[in-house]
Amino acid sequence: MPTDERCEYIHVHEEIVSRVREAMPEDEDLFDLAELFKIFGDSTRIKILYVLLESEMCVCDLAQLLGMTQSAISHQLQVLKKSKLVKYRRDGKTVFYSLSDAHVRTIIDQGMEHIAE
Amino acid sequence: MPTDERCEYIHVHEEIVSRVREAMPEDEDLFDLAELFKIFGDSTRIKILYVLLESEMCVCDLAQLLGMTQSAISHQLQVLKKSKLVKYRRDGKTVFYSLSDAHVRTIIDQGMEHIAE
DNA sequence: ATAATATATGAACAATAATTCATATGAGAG
DNA sequence: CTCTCATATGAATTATTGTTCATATATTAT
Repeated sequence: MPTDERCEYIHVHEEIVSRVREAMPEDEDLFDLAELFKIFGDSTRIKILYVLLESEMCVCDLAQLLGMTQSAISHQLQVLKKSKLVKYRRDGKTVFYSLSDAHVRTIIDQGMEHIAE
Repeated sequence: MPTDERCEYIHVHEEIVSRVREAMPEDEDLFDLAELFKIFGDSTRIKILYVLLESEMCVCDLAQLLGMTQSAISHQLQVLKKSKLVKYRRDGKTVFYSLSDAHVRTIIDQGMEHIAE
């Protein structure tokens, strides 16, 4: 994807460029970070997380509450599970999901503050 | 997309369900929130934001720094501009972009904390 | 065992979105 | 005005992703 095109002048000081380069995390970390935010970037998952902020809940109730199919919810729960944002416990045939990370609330709150402006 | 399937029993207490419903923001706000996080959910945009955390920068230097085409960067800057995350100033032929929102750093930091675990 | 219920999952399809390419706009120099 | 450089943008292409559908797994009850 990269090209070797470049503008005639470097518009910023070299020192700034090198400072920026130093402050940049590893490419892999930036990729992981984007992957994490991607999780929050879907209405269905945001709704699930919002519900779980209040209470653990089983798949079926989540589906009813959000007006979506069990399958759709389950798929999204697997996504959330993979990214370690939710955990689950089994009780008989029922599986209860809950938040596994304290950052979820902070991240969502910050986002809400932004859109409230 | 919704279906009317339902599990036989409501597994959570009615009071919890109603509490969750009350705590849920408007659908429109949840949509906007997801849209905001979607912005952060792309490596290219995350990189741009990371750079701009350190210093304002012109489009061309951004493209060089990230090893991408001017066009790709410009397109993404428009996305960031639309969501009010960056602002710009013109200096002759050059356009400098910078962060327009204090929440960017907090949101990114929280995300980093999560993946650091 | 079989039946019923709750959840998970693979594959296909539909919808989105990121990048490229070609070109347009805007600004300064001559 | 013309030329050049920096940036923006529309359209096409590719890649990614959410949902659906059909079906599999897991648990409990009979």
